[in-house]
Amino acid sequence: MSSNFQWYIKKQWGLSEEDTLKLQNFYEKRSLEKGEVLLQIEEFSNEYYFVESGLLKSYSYSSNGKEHILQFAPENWLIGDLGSIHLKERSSFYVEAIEDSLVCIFNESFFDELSKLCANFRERNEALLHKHVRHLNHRINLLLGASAEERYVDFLKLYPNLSKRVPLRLIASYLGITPESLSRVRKKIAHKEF
Amino acid sequence: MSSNFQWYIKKQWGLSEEDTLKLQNFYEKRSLEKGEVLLQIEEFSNEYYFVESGLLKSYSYSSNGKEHILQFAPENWLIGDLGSIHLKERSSFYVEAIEDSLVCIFNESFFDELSKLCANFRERNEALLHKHVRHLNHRINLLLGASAEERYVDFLKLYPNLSKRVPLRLIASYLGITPESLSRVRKKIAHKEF
DNA sequence: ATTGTGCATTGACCTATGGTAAGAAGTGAA
DNA sequence: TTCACTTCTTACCATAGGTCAATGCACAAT
Repeated sequence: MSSNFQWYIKKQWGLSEEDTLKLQNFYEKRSLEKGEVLLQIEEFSNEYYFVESGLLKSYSYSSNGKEHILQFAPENWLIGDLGSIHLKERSSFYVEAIEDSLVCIFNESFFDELSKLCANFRERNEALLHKHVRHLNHRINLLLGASAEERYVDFLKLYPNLSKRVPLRLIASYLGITPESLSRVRKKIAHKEF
Repeated sequence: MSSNFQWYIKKQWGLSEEDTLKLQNFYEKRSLEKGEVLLQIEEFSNEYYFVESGLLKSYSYSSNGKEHILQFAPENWLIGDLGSIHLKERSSFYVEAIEDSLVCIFNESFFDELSKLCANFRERNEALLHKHVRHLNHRINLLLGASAEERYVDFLKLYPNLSKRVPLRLIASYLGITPESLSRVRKKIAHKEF
């Protein structure tokens, strides 16, 4: 039986069926209940997560105690504080399950093994990082200038289907507005779309 | 005569005096006048810049035509679209001189050479990227929840001295507010600080 | 000196979004 | 079923920040 993760490894890193199977010893699966916290902020951790099924979020709190969501991770997404792994620093955010989920957990030894099996691991890995930086820059641009409505539309593009699965207040927290405002935005948009 | 860049290379990459000199053939210096554009958006470029003296900015425009500043780069800072270099894509922002400046320009061949001279080039390079991602996440957090005043105070920490050199409207564009609002924030802060 | 240009400040007003509170609708447990 | 709980919506008012316009200031060009 083949998992999403195995499919992802093959596709993303161009591994053979055989090599993909070799990696099985370097990660473990874990099922999570809704609300379970995988990664605490300020924690020394070297784990990284692939979402087999379910939905996770990464978030932190600002000085006034409000939760800010950095990222959602539905099926087939990766999530975790890679920076803390490589920089040997404390993690800079939480990771928590929004739904009952199944995740694959792995750490540096997985990457080490992968780099042996994948000839151009470094390049691909670096490219992924650069793409992530691009995405963050895009988000910063939106936060600098776009209205709540524009940001919501952008969210819908980035995470299709998620608008139905995720509680409104979490989307609002991702957009940097209140749930009430988001509710108004949705009302306004309802006339345009569909 | 030793340049800031040579000092930076030695310190950042732990090279010997000799190796540092070898790299001289892999970058060139260029002087810029205020307002000169080093990198156009949507351009295929593989250049990266180190600021010897002066001040640069990277920026793009949002849908409503407003300029958004992604980063300032005073002396001894690096700037450029690394992502576009590695991903072979068009650049996602402009780079322009705010003051008359002197920059060191280099490209992949410089990195190639550096990776030969620096044993743990990959690790250090990756660590730099991760630090950058952390910084971007921090900025996103501020934009999600902090007031204009809080963001301005954060700006002052990140870029000490810059508040005197940079036109107010550019700082405002970095913070995502109008020059008028920033002026009011500064007025308010003036009572507290100093 | 005069004019012009760009920038910072200020004030008056406006708008998007926040804050609060209340109710409606859905969900799950006993 | 009822109760408790959460989510979403709506209404009303408050506020941070935006918009526009006027002023003043510094500096460059003539």
